[in-house]
Amino acid sequence: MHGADDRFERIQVAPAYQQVAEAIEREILAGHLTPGERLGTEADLVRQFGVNRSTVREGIRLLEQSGLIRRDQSRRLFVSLPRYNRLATRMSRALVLHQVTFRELWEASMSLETATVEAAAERASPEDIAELEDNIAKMETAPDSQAIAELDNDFHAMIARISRNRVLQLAREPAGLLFTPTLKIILDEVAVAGRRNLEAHRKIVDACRRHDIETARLWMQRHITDWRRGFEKAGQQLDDPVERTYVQHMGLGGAYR
Amino acid sequence: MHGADDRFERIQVAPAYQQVAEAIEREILAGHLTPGERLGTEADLVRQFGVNRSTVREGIRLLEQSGLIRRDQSRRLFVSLPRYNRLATRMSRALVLHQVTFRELWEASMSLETATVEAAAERASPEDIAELEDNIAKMETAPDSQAIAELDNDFHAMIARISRNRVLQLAREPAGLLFTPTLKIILDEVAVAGRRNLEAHRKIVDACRRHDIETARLWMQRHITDWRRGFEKAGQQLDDPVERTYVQHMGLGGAYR
DNA sequence: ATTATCCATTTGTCCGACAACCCAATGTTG
DNA sequence: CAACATTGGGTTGTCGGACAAATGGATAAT
Repeated sequence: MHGADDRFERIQVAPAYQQVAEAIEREILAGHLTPGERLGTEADLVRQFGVNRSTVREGIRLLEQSGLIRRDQSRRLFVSLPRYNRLATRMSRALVLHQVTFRELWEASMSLETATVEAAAERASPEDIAELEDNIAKMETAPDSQAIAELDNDFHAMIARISRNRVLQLAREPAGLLFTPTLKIILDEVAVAGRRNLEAHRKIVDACRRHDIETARLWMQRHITDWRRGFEKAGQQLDDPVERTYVQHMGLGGAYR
Repeated sequence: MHGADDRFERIQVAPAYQQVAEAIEREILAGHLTPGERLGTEADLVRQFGVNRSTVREGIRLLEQSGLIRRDQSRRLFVSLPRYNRLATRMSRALVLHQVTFRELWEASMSLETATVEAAAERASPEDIAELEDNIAKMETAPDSQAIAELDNDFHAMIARISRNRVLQLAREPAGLLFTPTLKIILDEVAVAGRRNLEAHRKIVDACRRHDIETARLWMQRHITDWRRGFEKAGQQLDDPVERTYVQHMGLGGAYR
């Protein structure tokens, strides 16, 4: 039946559990609930919203996943700031599911990492430099390629933190996460990769210590270019999409805990 | 009671609803469930996992929020690719909650937008150019500053799409979203802002048509610098954190629907 | 063949219940 | 009196069952 041509669109009512989540999210974004603050108990929310506890719980799960609320060891709920690495993990997964290519990854990282290292070179403190040098020292004595790849990831994350720019920090993280597994492969396949990697890190730290922005950028460019060369030397195809396996091992652990 | 010194750490069991979510997510990441595919009914999942329906539903809410599964108009569940703008919205919110400053935003955008426009200038097709020109035409006749600000956001999103680099596209989006409200303010406060904005867009499209990467980058730099000048002329402080109000109006609508 | 009607499924919501767990207040012991 | 052990109330995680509303598909009527 189509009746007379319809005059009205259907009125949509969001399910109650969504409304619960939206209401709480609004309070958080409005600043009426601040990070660290306790959210009431489930019973409280049941009373306030006038819905069943199951409904409240479903709403809470939405917020829990978005990182706006978390549970402490006592499992009680409190408001929380969404964590960067959680968001970055989600983005990495999305990128993989969308089958982005290594070329896209490389191109983006070239801009993001150079921009980041420029800011870091400008702002690095002696403490920052010490931390970076510690990372390099660890890498020099790292037992295997897996450890080196992880330390490399740490290094770039440190640079991002030192940039004192959280927008850049968040923007570079997803691509950074996807590099780690490839670096391990490269280290296993290309003999010089480890040495060149370390050299670039050293030069970058040197430049940061001297606040030499130009040199820092230059060496970061070389560093990212090296990755590409190594990637191709290891027999990988730049226009292949990032394989799904790269996120599987990233572990679901962090995602819901 | 502390007894003898404990030999074992406590065994952690994740709640059943988390395990449900993780199990389904694993299947998706492993490729056994592909986007578009129907997930079983709740009753199916109850049977397979051997848990209560409430538990299954809580697990589903986690995945729903992460964008890995969605409900079609019939409310049945199917596997889905996480959407960029959903992720970008979340990131924008996180940035605001972390109280990033406009300076961070500006600095990051300067790198991200220039990198994006370089790639776009290299790869823009005639159809892409036509779309950009259409956007400019609309902006020339836009009724108010709100409309212009939104068209500006569209323009930059188009450039990102034209870059054919989804990593860059995703990386620039969160910062881009936070610019829109400020641009409206600038347009209202600074007389020349609208004209300069349009001029920059025109020059950028011109450069893209000619695949003139250098010029495209140059005008994007000017464009972003103009934003900063306008922002300061409008009496705003670059080192203030982005206000919470900037995300509230972004609407929760998209977040859970 | 197209339209209208009916029925089985499925989701959203509710109710009630209970074990495991956490925290704090209480009592106990050196 | 202080440190410890115990107890009890409150909270979360999970379960079972129930029902209205909405949906999709099958069936009947035009």
